[in-house]
Amino acid sequence: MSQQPTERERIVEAADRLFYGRGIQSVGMDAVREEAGVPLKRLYAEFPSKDALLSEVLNHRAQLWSVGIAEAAREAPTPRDKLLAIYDFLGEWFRSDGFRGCGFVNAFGELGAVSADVAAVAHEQKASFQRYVGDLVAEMGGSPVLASQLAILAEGAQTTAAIGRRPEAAEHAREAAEVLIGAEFPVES
Amino acid sequence: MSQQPTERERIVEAADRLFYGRGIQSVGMDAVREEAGVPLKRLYAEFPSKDALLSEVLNHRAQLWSVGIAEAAREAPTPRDKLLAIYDFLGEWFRSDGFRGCGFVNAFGELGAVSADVAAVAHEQKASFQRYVGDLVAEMGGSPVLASQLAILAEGAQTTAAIGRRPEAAEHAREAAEVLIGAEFPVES
DNA sequence: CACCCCCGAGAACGAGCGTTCTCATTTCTG
DNA sequence: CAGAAATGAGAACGCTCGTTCTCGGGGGTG
Repeated sequence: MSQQPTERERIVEAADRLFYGRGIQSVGMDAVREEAGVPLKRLYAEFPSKDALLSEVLNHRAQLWSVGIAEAAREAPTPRDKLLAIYDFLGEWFRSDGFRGCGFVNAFGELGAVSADVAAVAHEQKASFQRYVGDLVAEMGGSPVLASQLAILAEGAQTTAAIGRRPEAAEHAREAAEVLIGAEFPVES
Repeated sequence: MSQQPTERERIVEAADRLFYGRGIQSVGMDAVREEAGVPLKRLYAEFPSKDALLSEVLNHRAQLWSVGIAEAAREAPTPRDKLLAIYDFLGEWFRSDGFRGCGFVNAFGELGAVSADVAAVAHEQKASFQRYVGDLVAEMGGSPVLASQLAILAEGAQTTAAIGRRPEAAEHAREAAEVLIGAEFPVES
């Protein structure tokens, strides 16, 4: 595989920056062309339509997310630590430039009702995150409801940080997660 | 005040149904005209532009939300019960027809980066909800962090219910809220 | 060197949409 | 009943945008 990104990847990353940063319908194909630095012709040679490009952009973003979460969990020894690492990861993301909430939530809100594709990709990415949390919680011996609650905290932190401009939501969510985990495993000293 | 809605209100409600249900840019003024059953001319007599209409639609939706939350809290005797009533309210909403997540989150994701107005209205409605929760928590003698956590649970439940199609998120959030409140007020029997 | 194929830049096209205009009809008013 | 003002329905306008087309030049091949 190539170390430097192929042109197709460059296009996807450029489109992702724009779609995430400004919304999807607010970004024209011409802006994508400019950001990617390719002629329109090559853009349409790689992707037959804006919808197809968007689809790949969302899949790329889903990839980024799961890699980021896995990366954050790498040094965590126990399932509990891996779970809490999610919120640390969120805290860094919330404070990064251009943070604007969850891209799937945004795409779903904008196009979920009008594009079955977008709705399906968003649904799948949330389901995948819940499986990740669910597996770790199960490994810990926790209940599915606890898993659902930890996922809800992560989701809520994202919208709170984005719209409320409160990145501390990550730390608040983390503390809440610790309390919920602690409540399910009392006196585990 | 009039019991039956004025024409202006009918327009706002029609636009709200469409904007919430399909997204904002996906809905043309002609669709609003049809849904409201008024001539285009009257529509533009009431609102100078689509932006102005959207602004009023969002304010109307903020009104609905705070009334709904207050209504749900009406019969709750204690601040704690009023807080938990939020999640019961969410549970009913999640199971209602056409539920598609928080309209402010959706509007923010679609237009927040491109319209300062939309971003401001969304920010204000989240801030207002957090004040509501914060006041009740303070009344209970709880900490601001607890308030933030309860709000995060409510936010997360909304996106989980919408995109994940899991209305049980309301009950999971409620149980989590009970645990968090219980942790801050131990042995309060 | 001549020919041909390919590619980049941007014009062009067609559709959709926000907004305004036209005009026939209706509804008040004196 | 006559005239004026307002209204409704929809056409029209101008702009944006997704997508395609044109054309001029550059590089590779016989």
